[in-house]
Amino acid sequence: MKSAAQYLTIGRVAQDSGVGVETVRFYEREGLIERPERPPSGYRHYEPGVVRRMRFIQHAKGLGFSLHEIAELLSLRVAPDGTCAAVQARALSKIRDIEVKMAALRKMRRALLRLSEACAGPGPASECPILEALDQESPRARH
Amino acid sequence: MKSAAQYLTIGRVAQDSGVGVETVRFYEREGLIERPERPPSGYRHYEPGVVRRMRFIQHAKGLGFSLHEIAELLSLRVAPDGTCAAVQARALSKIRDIEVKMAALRKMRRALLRLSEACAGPGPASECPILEALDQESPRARH
DNA sequence: CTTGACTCCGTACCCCACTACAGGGTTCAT
DNA sequence: ATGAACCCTGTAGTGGGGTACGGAGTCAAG
Repeated sequence: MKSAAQYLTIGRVAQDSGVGVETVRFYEREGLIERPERPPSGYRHYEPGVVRRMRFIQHAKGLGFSLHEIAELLSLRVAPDGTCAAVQARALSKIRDIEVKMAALRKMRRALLRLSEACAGPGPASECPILEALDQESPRARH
Repeated sequence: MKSAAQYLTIGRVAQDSGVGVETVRFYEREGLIERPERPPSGYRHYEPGVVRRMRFIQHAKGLGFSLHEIAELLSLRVAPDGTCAAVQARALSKIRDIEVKMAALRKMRRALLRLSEACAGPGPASECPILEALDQESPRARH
């Protein structure tokens, strides 16, 4: 079935998304992508949009979101009616998470910059400045 | 042994770092913290600095670094002798990693902001702006 | 010197996110 | 109509990062 077709096979989806076939099935089981049409042959017939979704998942994973969180992110879109405020609240909460992460990463980056400068300088003694980054009262923060 | 002492027991370290005792031992096995002094009793005697290190590890984990990457971060310090250029190179490489992470987070944040604005609007949540963000050629990024 | 909290080590188990079979069925170019 | 290349289901195994025993030794307050 190499010939032109409206649908994509699972192999094609996997290839275009840069993952393995098994991963596509896995994401289906986990509810991250919809279960596609299934003709009598049993083969999955995907529409092209799923590749986008797959790529989004890969990308979000790279940002440290768990599959569970990604599912949440993806479900934000499906606000049928009414729950708009709730959807917005979840989005804002994710935004807060992201901002906290970015702030911490900035600190770590600064620490590394200082370290590399110390290196360039006459730097005698060893103290490790990266511990100081991110140093604050116990990160009792949940999760 | 509630009385004042120079050293910390593993239980104390765990408590002060917000993790379980087993986790402290686990990090020791993994080389993330030094193996502490061991008097004949076999009990681990920690100096207070380890708590800081433990907290750093927790924090870095929250930023999406793997334990292996964290070990690398922790090993970066101005070397007493020589190897300065190597340390600096590694620091700069970590800085690059961090900047990539931050850029991705910025994108995600923008997408979420757009979503939340769309949500705030009068209409239905309409099309999904989240999928549009981060939509680009396959994130073949290593790691 | 007992008692309860703490520690030791080793092994086993857990969740997550895949990844790899095994043993079949389907498609399609030749 | 055959064979390579694909797909199916189901189960099992992997690696990362812990978490939970079990059975025994240690510490210090009463």
